[in-house]
Amino acid sequence: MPGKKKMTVPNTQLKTVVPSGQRDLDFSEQVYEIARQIPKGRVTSYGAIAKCIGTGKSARLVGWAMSACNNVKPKVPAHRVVNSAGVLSGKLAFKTPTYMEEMLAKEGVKVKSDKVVNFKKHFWDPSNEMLL
DNA sequence: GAAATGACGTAAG
DNA sequence: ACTTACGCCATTT
Repeated sequence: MPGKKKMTVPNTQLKTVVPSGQRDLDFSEQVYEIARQIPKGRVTSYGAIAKCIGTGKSARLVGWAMSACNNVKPKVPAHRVVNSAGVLSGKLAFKTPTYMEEMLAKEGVKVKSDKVVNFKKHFWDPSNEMLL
């Protein structure tokens, strides 16, 4: 069968990502799906999402997908995703370097030195608390 | 196609 | 808690 070309998602040249399943968003699609389930005032890690999907070791790819979630609709609460250490590793990717931190604080998550305070308390495990 | 890069994770010192 | 090192994997150069 012709044309089974695997179009990758983070096409920064495109203004509108996710038209209607035009490319196989198999990976990113699931990442965004889970990210949207993160309750307000809670956070999760890239690795947890990767594990929930099944890729497991591809935590980096989750971060890669998040870098492209900017153009995705519905909006993805990417500010609720941090690394396993509770550090806001992606804060520089937002509109302003303080956006992520302010947004979290707004939801009741305190941040100190780019790290989530009481990270374990706010941690939300998708594979554990989410029922599909 | 090899080497470098990155919103990561775990192990070890 | 912090730093260094290594493994993972798609993208970019």
